[in-house]
Amino acid sequence: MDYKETVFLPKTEFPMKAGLPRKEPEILQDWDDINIYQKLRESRKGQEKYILHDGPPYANGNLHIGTALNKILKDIINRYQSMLGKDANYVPGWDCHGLPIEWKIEEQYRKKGKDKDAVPVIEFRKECREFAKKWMDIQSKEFQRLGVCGNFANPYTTMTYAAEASIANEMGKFLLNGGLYRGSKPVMWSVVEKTALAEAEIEYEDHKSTTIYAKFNVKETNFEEIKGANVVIWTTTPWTMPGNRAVAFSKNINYVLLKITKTNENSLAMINQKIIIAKDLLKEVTHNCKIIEWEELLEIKGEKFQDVVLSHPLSDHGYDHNVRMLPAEFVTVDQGTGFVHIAPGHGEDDYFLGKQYNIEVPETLEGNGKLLEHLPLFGGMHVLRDNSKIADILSEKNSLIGRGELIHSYPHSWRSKAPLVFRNTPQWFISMNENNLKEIALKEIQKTKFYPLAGKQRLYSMIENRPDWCLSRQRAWGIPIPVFINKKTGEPLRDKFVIQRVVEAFKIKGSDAWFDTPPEKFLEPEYNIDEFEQVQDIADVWFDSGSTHAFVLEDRDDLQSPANLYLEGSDQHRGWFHSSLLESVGSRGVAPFEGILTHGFVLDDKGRKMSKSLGNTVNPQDILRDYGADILRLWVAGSDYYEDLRIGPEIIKHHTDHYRRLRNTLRYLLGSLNDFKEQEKIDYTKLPQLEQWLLHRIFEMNVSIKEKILDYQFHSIYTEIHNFCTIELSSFYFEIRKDLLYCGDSDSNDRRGCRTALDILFRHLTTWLAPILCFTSEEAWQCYIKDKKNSIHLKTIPNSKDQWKNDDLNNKWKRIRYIRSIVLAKIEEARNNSIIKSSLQAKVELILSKSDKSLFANLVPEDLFITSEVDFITEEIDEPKVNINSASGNKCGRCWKILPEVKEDGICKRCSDVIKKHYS
RNA sequence: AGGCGCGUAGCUCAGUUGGUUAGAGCGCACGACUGAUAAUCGUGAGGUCGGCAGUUCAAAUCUGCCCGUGCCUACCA
Repeated sequence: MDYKETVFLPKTEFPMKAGLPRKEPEILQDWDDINIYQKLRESRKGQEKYILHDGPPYANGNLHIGTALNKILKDIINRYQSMLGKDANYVPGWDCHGLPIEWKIEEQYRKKGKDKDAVPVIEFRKECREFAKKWMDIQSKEFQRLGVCGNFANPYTTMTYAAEASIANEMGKFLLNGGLYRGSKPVMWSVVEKTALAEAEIEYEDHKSTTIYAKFNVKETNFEEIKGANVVIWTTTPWTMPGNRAVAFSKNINYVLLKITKTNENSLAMINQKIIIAKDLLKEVTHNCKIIEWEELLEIKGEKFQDVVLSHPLSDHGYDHNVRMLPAEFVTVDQGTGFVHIAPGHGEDDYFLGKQYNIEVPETLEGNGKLLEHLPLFGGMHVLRDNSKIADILSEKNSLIGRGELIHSYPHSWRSKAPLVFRNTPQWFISMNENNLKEIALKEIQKTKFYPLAGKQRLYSMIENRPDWCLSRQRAWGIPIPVFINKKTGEPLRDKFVIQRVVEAFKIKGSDAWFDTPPEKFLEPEYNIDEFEQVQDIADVWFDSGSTHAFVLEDRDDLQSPANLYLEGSDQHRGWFHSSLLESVGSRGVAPFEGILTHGFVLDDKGRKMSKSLGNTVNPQDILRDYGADILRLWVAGSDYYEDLRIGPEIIKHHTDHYRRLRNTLRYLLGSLNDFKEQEKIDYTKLPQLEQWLLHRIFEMNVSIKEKILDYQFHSIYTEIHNFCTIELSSFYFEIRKDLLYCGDSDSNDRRGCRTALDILFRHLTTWLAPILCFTSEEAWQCYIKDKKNSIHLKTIPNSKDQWKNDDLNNKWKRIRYIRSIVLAKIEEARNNSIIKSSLQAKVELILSKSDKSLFANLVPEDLFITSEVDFITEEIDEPKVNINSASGNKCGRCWKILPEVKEDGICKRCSDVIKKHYS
């Protein structure tokens, strides 16, 4: 007889080979068929809400590995919260306005030879909108392919009319509460295109500049020795001289006071004149200014210039303001004179230094590059073409001691290739001080939970040190700053009814309304349009996404504010976390989030940044095609995402290996539970000790996993589950129970108890894994319950019964497993010495203490060690000793144990009984 | 250049307030089984804890310097 037919081998349709790339889309279709997102909402109705508010990705390209990480992590969190029974409603969103999309459209124009400036702004914006829509749809499909569960049928975007209206309304709040004010700052400006440029639109090329050494006479000082002397500056932009308001020095530089005694005949410097320059630059300056001989009168430490006031070189010609000397760290002796001329309207360092000392920021330049008409001597001159002429005039008025030319790297527009200038332009700002914005924001940070904690310090110091928020962008694709300025007073109109009319118009026509509605419609009847100027700037897109808490969390009935969690990459400390905090605190006085989780960046397998030029990029699409989304999800869960995480072929292989272990564990469970019925279950108290131990472990695991969910410690959950499957299930519990499952009497208490425990185990394991392996766990679950409407993702993690918890039993089994490991090592040794071939041929002689022996009371040690015979000998020893011999008897043809009772080619009594009962 | 991080076996991760010989799983090598079979079981070899210097009876852990690396300092998101 072929006894194999009588063995209850595992049987399941759950295949060993996953075929995820093919299987996953089928499962997605099943979920779609039952409308699982809606079903989940219904099943969690009335439960505690958990809101992970989605930071909107930018709608301008395919899914990349960083976005995949971000979305999968969010999905794992939502699914785990849902597994805890909460109503974790995830509404995905997209950020749709902004420069990168404008660029793409411009790029298309360039290809077609079309001029952007010739296209009406409404038309241009329409194309941007369509572009964003297209990518939103693509990304939505890509996110869903990853297994992300959320309201993809009704997501949020920053460009719906309602959102645009709401964002404008938010700006209105800052306008009304005084937080929004008009200031100015210098930006990179192209005088050819008459527009501001972003850093990325700039390229650096060589440019020939006229350079000048200009002298500033000392006007006021307590430092007698330098009275009447001249502080000398050097600049490559003579046109900025009308805008000069200060001269910067360094406290760390040593300067010298010189008296010029001999010059070259064509030198601009004059004999007997006293000048001050940095000591280290003495040679260079005297050479460039053709000064041949001089007297060094005095060495001066930089700090001495602290309270000195200078005259402008053209103080006799209309520039009679005071020029203060200010200390600055950016002053060096690399070049120039050791003094830096400060024109707050024409340079970033200049601007911030001026701001720090409350120096006025003069406007001297028109958008077309001409100096303003009212400026003495230079009105109407062009900043790019007339520098030589400007230097001539300065020279005529005796303001220079030298001039020259310099070829240096200089910013140019990538469109027109024309050189750029820093130009002071009016801008709208949100004040960090008004309404105590900074102070309250910092307090709110203190109240926020950060994962990991380091994020708190990072955000805190950024908010603490940041300047006012510049809200204006001189751009087209975005939400206009809905403000009117009183032409007479220069003050913005702060009227809530006007704002309301704008917001209402935006609701109907979108923010295009700002451009194609006659402005009087917003102002009348209270105001006269002739007295007001309509602001044409659009808002920084960070204000858009910073307002999502308003138009998403607050405005949608299915969400709430504050969110439980904001989760993004660590770059968003400067980005979304930052802008959301400021927007919400500025308008509501509270943070829009209770917690912030940051993940790191994805690097290649050697820890290097991914780049096309290095050729080390990893495409999520490739992984989906070759391995499947569950592998990518396992990679996310198995990595410490608080830090930067690595990915590469070896790492993917590592996770597929782990995946196989998990999958085979599920498969073995399904195979062993074949045809398991409710009636087969037995009560806990009747379970064999080994099963009671297993339930204890399930209890422990359940507690641990639930704790870790609350701390977002998924890599720890992953390790714990994997180790559990490997160490405790596969190589211990399953290994021991094979004999019982395969050969035992299916009606016996032990076998029923074993399957009762396996059923419980399966129900726990699948829910533990479901948030991570969302496809595989569903596949396994469906193999078991065969009811597509009853998805694993509608379930919650089962509540382990307190009855299962039994620490004494667990400690006892720890010792048993330790003794088992000693026995197994000895069996291995015997095998290597050819005393036996297989484990079942072994007779184990176990010498151990009385107390150790008592552990085995009521147990079957042969089962535990997977041998055929075990003899105990008690001795007074601490560590058990083991001898291995061959078991005596014949091999049972069915269960393969070697027993004296078995006759040659026969079977054992147990097997014989089973066969009689079930096969005759 | 500054601000904030990170650096433990080939890989993914543990390592409590400093305290025996630094752990786990995977992978690898060797072996077993052929009734979880492109699976499963057993045994084993892998580490100057990025480097150097210090504090201490004692350092992966605390301090300083250095090296490597990532994010941020954009009218990019």
